[in-house]
Amino acid sequence: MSTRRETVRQALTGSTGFRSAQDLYADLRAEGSKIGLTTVYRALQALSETGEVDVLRTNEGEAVYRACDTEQHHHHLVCRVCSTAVEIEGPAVEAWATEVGTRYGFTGVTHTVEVFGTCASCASR
Amino acid sequence: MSTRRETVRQALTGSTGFRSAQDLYADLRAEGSKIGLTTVYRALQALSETGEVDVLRTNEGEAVYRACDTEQHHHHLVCRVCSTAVEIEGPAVEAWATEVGTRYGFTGVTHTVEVFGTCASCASR
DNA sequence: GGGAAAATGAAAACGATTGTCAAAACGCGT
DNA sequence: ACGCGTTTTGACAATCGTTTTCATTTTCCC
Repeated sequence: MSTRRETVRQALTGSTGFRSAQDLYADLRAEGSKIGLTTVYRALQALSETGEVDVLRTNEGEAVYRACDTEQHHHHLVCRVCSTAVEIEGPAVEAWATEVGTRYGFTGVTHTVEVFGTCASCASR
Repeated sequence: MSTRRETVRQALTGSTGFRSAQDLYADLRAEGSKIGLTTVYRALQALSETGEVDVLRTNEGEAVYRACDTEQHHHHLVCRVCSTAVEIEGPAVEAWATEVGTRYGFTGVTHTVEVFGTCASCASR
């Protein structure tokens, strides 16, 4: 829709890992854009609602976003140094989650999985 | 050590699911305690550092705590209505996480897994 | 071009959490 | 019980990410 939302999407797509709203705002301002922080937040919220970007929370409670290759259900392997993320799948995990949920009588079972580590290039430094 | 910390621990242990710092503060004040909010935060921070309680973030970014039966690595099956939590294990998930991590050259691989659903008693209402 | 509707951004509001600092509680040797 | 140094506590202010407000600007459609 809007130009601004597209700007934010591209800023995200051009980045390697998860970025916070504040990060993206700083990036865009640094490259000369006159975008406002509010608009960045709104764009990210809209993009996450349509499933175009993934959201997760850091341990500090900050929301971080990433434009994903696929809109299908998947998880991330994230480098805890440079925050580069690899999209991964885990059929075994999917099955396990629903199985353990129903075993305890839970319905509408969903799950979140995040895998963290230090990527090869960061480890070699 | 301190009496206050013990008070907070017991408040947590006496609860069924995950509670936020603010929840616990409200609970304690409601039952007549003169504890301060700052102290509740400090107690929870100390308890989480020793591994006596588990911490996770809600999608809204609020930190929630739970006194767990075991201090070993485990995950939770949480009711999204009443937030009651069941401690679960998933050897398959543990193996999968480290396997996928090392496959991509990541070291020091850790992971977070949370399973959500609606528990039987909440679903029947 | 004109006007309603949507988008924008600066600033204020908000809510969770943390920092500050003086008062209160505690430990402990006497 | 009595100081006295140390730790803990809690009211309050400060911080930080995020959301809301609202007036202005832009977009869209006729």
